[in-house]
Amino acid sequence: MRHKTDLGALLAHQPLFRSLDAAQLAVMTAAAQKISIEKNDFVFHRGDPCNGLHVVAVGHIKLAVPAANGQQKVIDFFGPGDAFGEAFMFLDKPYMVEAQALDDSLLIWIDKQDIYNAIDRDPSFARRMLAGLSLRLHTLVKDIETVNLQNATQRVVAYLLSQPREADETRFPFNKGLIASKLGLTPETLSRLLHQLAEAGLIEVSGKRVQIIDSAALEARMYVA
Amino acid sequence: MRHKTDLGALLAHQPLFRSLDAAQLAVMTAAAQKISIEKNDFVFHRGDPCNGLHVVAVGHIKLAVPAANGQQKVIDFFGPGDAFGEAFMFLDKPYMVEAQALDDSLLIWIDKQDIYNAIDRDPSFARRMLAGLSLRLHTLVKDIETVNLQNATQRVVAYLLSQPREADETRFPFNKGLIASKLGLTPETLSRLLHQLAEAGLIEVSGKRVQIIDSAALEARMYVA
DNA sequence: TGATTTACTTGACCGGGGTCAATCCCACCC
DNA sequence: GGGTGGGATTGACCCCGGTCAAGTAAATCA
Repeated sequence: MRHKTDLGALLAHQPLFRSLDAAQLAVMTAAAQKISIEKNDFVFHRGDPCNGLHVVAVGHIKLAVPAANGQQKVIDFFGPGDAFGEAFMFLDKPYMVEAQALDDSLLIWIDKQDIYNAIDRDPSFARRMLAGLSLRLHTLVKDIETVNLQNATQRVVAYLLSQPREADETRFPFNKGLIASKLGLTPETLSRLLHQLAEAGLIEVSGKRVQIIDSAALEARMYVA
Repeated sequence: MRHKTDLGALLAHQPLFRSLDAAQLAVMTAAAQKISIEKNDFVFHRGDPCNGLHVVAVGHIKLAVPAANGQQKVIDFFGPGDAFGEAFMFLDKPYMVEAQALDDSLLIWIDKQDIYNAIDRDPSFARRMLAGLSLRLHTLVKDIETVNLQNATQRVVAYLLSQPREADETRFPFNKGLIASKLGLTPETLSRLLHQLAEAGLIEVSGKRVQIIDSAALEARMYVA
């Protein structure tokens, strides 16, 4: 389904496209497509060819590497304003990850050629893409560091402290199984560690809600072997 | 030390700069610096500010995340023609990794501003940078997949089979400890697994030299739990 | 609302790979 | 040639976190 009318407005609100002038935005709008996708549906699968990139307008998308027995390793989550799949586009390689909607979502899809045109016309658009890829790279390096150099407790604590919180309260944005996979853990282990932190009086968990009781002691747990 | 004369020739041979025209190349050459660095010396440390990028002309560089007790996690190795550190440059963040020479090496350093100028003038240069970052990202995702979804044996076998070989012979390009770290293993475990593969008659190891005896059986090991 | 699936938790068990320490091997050097 | 020091190997041991299975809570749907 395509609604050219509000597509332009949608695009203009995405960080990636904020630098484009009116003419460029019009071109991009003409080329872009709205994709609405239902919760749990796939945007693409591993092995699919990649002819463009996606931007999340509404909802949340999970990027993951599928494994043998229905397993998976979550690479990252994407929300409104985030672009994903660019790296595969620039490499002209098929996707090696799969993208699945975690909520009913609205995506914007843009053809590779249109991206290249925007790069050619607007260097600041190129810079924005470079910054976006660099940020993604930075995140992955941090993830690799985390998985290799920190034990399970440290990873869980680091995750809790990295989440946005108000009045010392945080929420798991998605199912705990997904968070566990992102942290390189099994759901069982995550559950046990949360329980253990709760018993130590550092947090209180109920459902997706987490109360941070003693953030100083929590941080201390990140630095003990 | 700076030798403007051959710097231009050096630059012109790097994949990154092949698209530049003579004028741009001249500008870049004027701005670039040769850095010679001895084996085991550091190009930069974690936390250093990043004002440009490095290209390897001669030698080999190791990127790694330093850890507490002198430990480290090797992120990747870079050889002639490879650029490294770009991501931190585009993010305006200090390095979160350290770079160390594995051989006596010759690097080319280019200031951030000059890179931005080249991007502004030459969209195909921008594309090249984007492709470079995308490739790096792709590599990291594969590494994350490997560490999370494959056991130690599978990782070692995958590494052996991924290395260039002639007449079924491969070599470890660096100390085994570094390879082990890259694979997310301890040197002890790598040693044991190599021994084990050798006992099974799949390979023969002597020093850095590895003879692949039965590549079919090796590949089979990648797919068993 | 109750029924059925899906998510989460808890327990018992186990094994892959890490740790620590001793030894070996070889490259390098006088 | 023998010494020396760092990398590599090997052995003994153990623990973290995974696996399997059962039970419980929570979400979804008719």
